[in-house]
Amino acid sequence: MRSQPIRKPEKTYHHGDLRDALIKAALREAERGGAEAISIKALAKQLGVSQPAPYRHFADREALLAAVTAEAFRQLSAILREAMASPSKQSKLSRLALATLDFGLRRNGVYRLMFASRTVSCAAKGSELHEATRETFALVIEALEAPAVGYLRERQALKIWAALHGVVMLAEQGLFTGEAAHATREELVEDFVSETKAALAVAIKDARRKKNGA
Amino acid sequence: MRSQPIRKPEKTYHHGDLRDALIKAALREAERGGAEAISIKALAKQLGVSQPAPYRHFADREALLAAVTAEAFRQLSAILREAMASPSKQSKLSRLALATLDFGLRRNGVYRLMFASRTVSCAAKGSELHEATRETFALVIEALEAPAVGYLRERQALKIWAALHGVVMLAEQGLFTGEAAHATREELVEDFVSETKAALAVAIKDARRKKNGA
DNA sequence: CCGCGAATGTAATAGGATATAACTTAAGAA
DNA sequence: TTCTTAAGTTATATCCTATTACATTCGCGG
Repeated sequence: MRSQPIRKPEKTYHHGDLRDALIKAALREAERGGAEAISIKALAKQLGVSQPAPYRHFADREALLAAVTAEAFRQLSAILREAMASPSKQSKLSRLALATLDFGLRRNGVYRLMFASRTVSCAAKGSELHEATRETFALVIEALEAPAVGYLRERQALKIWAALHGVVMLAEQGLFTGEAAHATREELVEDFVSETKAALAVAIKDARRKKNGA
Repeated sequence: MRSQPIRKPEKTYHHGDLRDALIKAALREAERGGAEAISIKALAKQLGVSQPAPYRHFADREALLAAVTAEAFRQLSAILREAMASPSKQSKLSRLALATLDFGLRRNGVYRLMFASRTVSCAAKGSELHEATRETFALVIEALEAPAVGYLRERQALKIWAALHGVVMLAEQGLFTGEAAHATREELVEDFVSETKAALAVAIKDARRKKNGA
């Protein structure tokens, strides 16, 4: 993957790596404004190519959005992996949760692109985007650090993932800034983390008892 | 509020209640497709008025979206109120939670309009939309059926609200349909409800102890 | 080294959406 | 009745997506 110029060099016909440059530029646009801020025309102008050039690489706007969203998921995965890898007194799950919250608030436009659009739900099973989302979710399961007890891990992972997601979305809106905001976002996230851990511990004990008793 | 014709009667100049008709029609459009499906031009055509007519009632598209979103919140509030009022063996909180889930999945386009757009976060403090969201959230607090213990109720309400929200958003996407979907959406919601109740009970006991001890 | 096909980019254009400006109609109060 | 104003219309500017037909470059087989 040679690093190509983002903007097309003057007086050349070919850009070099327009596809990649489009995705990166679109991600920057999404940073503030979400999916709506991504305009093919504007991107083309920004990159110094003609307006229809992007259509050589993406069938339509939706296809571009899907590629951008997949890239965003890969970036989130990398961030979560790093957060989980770094040595810390906190549990892996806490670190993953806080990193997700941070990502969701700092890069909110991108986050909305990832979770609040229909692009993801429309992704076909084998698609790049679908794989990228599965990989991110796998990290959540890993963060639980639970022994293999069948579907329990996945269920707890779904729960913590949903809860995290809800906190990010609510935080983006005004619901934490009113008089009701005695709880900080981080406190809420920690609440969910500890509850998830507790529930998981109970579930594991339960599963073991069932196994031994039977 | 006299009931006016949705479509303008032929040969008349004035529609009668275009503003209201626009909101209702836009809500129908949002039903499938979310905010993106709302086109001022299409609505005008549908209602039998000229394309710029809506601009007499809404400054721009954003203003229309805000009004539509506020109406959607009022509808959700009405549904939740009804669910909480109906006699049932389940707790108020369970009924509210399941009604929210049902609303989020059945009317997903509208739900995304309400929670996944920036329209809400941009709503000014005294605005119609802001009031509508506050009213809905007040119902969540009410559903906890907890005695007044200061900010604890609001914190627990935020938690259950966020969790619910996360489940709806994830359910909309494919994350429940994979091999990981041993847990149904309803089961997850019930998990959150019972955990919230347990946490709230502990918190209340704690608050009482502190009061009496001091 | 040549030439040819595939990949990539451009120019021109159609079509749809938001939004504004200037003009028209109708309704209701003075 | 008049006249002010809310509500609607026509015409138009601007921006965006997308397609079609044409141009250029890359790279590979001969």
